[in-house]
Amino acid sequence: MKRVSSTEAWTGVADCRNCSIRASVLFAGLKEEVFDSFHRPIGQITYPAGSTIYSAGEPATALFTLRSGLVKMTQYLPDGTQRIVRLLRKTDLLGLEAMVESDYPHTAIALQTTEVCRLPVDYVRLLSQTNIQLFQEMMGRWNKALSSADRWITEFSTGSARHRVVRLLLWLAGDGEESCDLFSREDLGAVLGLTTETASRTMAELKRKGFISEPRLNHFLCDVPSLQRLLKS
Amino acid sequence: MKRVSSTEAWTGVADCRNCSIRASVLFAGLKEEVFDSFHRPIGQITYPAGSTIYSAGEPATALFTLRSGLVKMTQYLPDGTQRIVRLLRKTDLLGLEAMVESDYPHTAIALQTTEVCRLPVDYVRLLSQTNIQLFQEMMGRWNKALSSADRWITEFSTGSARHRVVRLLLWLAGDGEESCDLFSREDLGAVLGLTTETASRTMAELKRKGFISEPRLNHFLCDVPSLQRLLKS
DNA sequence: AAGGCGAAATGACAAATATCAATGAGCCGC
DNA sequence: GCGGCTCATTGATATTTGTCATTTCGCCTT
Repeated sequence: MKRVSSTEAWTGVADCRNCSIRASVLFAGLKEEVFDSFHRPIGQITYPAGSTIYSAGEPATALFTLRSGLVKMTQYLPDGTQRIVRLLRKTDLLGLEAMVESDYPHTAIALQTTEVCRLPVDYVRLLSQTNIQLFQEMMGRWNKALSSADRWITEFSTGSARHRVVRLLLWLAGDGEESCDLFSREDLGAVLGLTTETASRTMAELKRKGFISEPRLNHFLCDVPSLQRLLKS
Repeated sequence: MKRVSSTEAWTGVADCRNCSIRASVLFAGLKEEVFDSFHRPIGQITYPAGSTIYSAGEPATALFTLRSGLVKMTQYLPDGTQRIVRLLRKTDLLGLEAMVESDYPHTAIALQTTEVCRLPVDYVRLLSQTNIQLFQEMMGRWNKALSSADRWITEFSTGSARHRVVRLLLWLAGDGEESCDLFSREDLGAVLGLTTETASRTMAELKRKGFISEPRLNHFLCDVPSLQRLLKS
């Protein structure tokens, strides 16, 4: 058993047969026999908040299915500016680029305690050579990644600071949900293309006006209807 | 011969065998026999500047390979705001989403006279069922689309107005090139998340300071090294 | 050549955001 | 419990960008 870094915890070989998110993962369409026929080199790993799953420029050796938690994908400009280009959650697939490129283009860092299944890229390639449905599933994943990137552009990089923050809160809260866990103001700014101070001010203003409350640290309750109304003004 | 709209011009059935950009298109990896074995329903179409190739929400029936020209992909927010999320050029593939979704998620409009090859999605699906290398090629395309979306976020939606404009100019100019054709200030703003006026002012300022010149309308010459230096300050 | 049209450029001003600096709150180790 | 951290918040101010109105320019029509 090999430990790649001192922060992560290898939790063992994944039991895909009894996977609780089986219906949502990359292999959802495959018959059990198909991927049982190989020795499955799929490991479960738990990353504590703040730990790096992989860094930009590293050899891309694996894809990851997120079982729980929250991951930020950061991209750097030549001049050092950085921007968070995506946030990934439960059932999202991390590191798809490994299928095509030799190095990871982003840095992936866990913002909360995050559990993943690690799928070695060679293994996925092998499976995909004989299983057309896996390709279908994978194209769906590429498409999902692309539309979330587009969403990033239109929702989180367009309009006033307040609109951007509100859109992100609603995205984090998800459908019908009113609560969401948030992260540092610095990351909030990096997601929205704003400075830390502006992000902080805007959050504070929303709190003062009663649109959100913070019953415990970094955990927020959102008045969803009011926030949605804010977007229209 | 069916004409879908009054603006576009059907130029005939494509002669893929002698395609001048054959090495760069989706079918690059396929043997001629393979895709000659079907009747090839690939048409060439020329769109004049300003014409719509497809609109968001329309049934996604085809993919398009760009042979020449420039296409903007626009996305709309519920509140009516619009944002250009990508610009496509020669050899780029348009409407990949048709492989996975039933409707186009974007509106695609030609900014210059644009020649395309139209690939019916059913045909591409059919080919892809038997040709693994087509899948490889297609994953490469998804990946390319995704990294240009990421680039949109980090380069064109981050930093000051001047930095954004300069990054776009350098992107349009391409490697080593010094000249580029540009479009309206309104579209420039929609690409960069700026108002038309700010886009105009910034361009005017760059002209006054000698970083760019406009020998003929909408055609610019860029002082590439100076522009690159601007990005660092 | 004159007039009309639309896009670009510019000006004046308001609003939003960045920047720099200071303060305050929570957390940790001692 | 007491410094000594880090990070959120806030304040004061400078800069940038948006907004609205006006002018200029190029092009097209007549």
